[in-house]
Amino acid sequence: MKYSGQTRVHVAVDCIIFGFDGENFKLLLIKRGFEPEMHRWSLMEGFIQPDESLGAGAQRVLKQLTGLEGVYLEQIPAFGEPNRDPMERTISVPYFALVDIQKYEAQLSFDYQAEWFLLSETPNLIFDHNAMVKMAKTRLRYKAAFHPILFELLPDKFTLQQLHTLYEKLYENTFDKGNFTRKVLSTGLLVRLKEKDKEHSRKGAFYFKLDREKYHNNFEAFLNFIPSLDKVIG
Amino acid sequence: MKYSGQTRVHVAVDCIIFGFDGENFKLLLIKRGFEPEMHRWSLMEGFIQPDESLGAGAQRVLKQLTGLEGVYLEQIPAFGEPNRDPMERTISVPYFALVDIQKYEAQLSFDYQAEWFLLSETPNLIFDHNAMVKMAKTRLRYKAAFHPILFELLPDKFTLQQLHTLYEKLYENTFDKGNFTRKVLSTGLLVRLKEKDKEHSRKGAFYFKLDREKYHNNFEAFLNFIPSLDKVIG
DNA sequence: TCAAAAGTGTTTGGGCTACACCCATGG
DNA sequence: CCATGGGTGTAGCCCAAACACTTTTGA
Repeated sequence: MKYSGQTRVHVAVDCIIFGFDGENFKLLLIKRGFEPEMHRWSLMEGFIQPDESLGAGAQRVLKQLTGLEGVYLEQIPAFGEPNRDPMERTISVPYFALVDIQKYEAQLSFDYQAEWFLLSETPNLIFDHNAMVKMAKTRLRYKAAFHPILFELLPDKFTLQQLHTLYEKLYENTFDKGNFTRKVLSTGLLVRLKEKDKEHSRKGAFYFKLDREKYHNNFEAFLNFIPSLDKVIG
Repeated sequence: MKYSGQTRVHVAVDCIIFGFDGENFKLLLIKRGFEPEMHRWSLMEGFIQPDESLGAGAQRVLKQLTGLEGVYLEQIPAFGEPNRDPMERTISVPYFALVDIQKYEAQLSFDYQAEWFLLSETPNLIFDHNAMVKMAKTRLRYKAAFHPILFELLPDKFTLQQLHTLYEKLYENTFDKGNFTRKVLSTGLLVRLKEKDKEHSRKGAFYFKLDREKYHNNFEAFLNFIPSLDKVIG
């Protein structure tokens, strides 16, 4: 027996892929390779396969484009307006991804004509992808205000200065350097390395890496790197 | 032209319907009326119709059961394991609903053999509905810690005592009465009525109602009725 | 007049902000 | 020896938690 008479629809996953180049937030987009809207800028997406969960689909699609596995992915609310895809009804479950932009560049796939755009200079996208990007950004801001997920955007070793810039860019705000440093270090999530970055200053700034164990244990914990939340989010 | 060769699947919306009877959290469940798993306890659900958005589907399904419109609904992450529904592949987009239990009782529909269960005594549900309930509860706790959504569960006029109990039950914790009152009133979201509830005390407690305008303007604002968040959520 | 709940006041301490200051080093 | 960014110290303020206290009224 089946659910006879009930309509079936396509289900897709879309990836909103964020990166940080040390200076600015970026978004990885592709040139759509099939109709409708062929050759226009689009999020990387794919249809859910018969024996695949949503999360697995998102991982697959992301890997297809970037070659990366084990990337941070988080589902955001589904988009299901009846005519969002003019070809055929398709419900999309979007995921935002946080990738270390350097790792990606190492294994770039040319198949999709992918390009990193400054988040602030995102081109006009197909369907409702603009709205998806906007929602993903809102969610990222929200989540990152409470949880330490932004480390996913940085290389394995990084300076406090990089982390500081990352937060300032995301929230389009300035945060006191001293207070920021103290808050971050007080979490105990970071381990100071012996090596210093000497490129950006005479004195040199220590590199840090994540204490992976503490990081995973505190993933759901509430941190507070951001002052005056209500002014900064929304 | 169509997306030929791509599989189509059923998409359903599920409603996790929360209520509060003044003393405890409750969950509205139905006896499933069709195969598979007929006659077992289930969330209220329905398949998405051809010209219906996800949100509209959730509203429709909720109205079908309760007769209520304009209820607070919030989408939570979709469930898409390939075999979550043994009959045919179905991806479910769950919504949690906050209803004033009194309004509902006025227009109960007997068609679904619906019953309110204590949240703490939820029976075993079909498919992955147990997981949905769990996720909805987690989300509700999270959201309510920052945003003033719990008023949706109360009648139009209510006492601070009721509100206080509501928060204590949701977080399975006690909160200092004085501090709680001060925090709530300091938001300016409540208007004190002249009438008092004389049933629960000799002195009588003032009824309050929402200042609807301020409420809607502050819906996304960050409040903080809950002390020591990290101990209480998670 | 007493019990019981409503509602108000007051002290205290921790933590956050703002800002000043020292440190290290290459030129 | 100075400019530059890295990093630390600290005073003050605000706010929340804890808890004591007053108010009201039915029995």
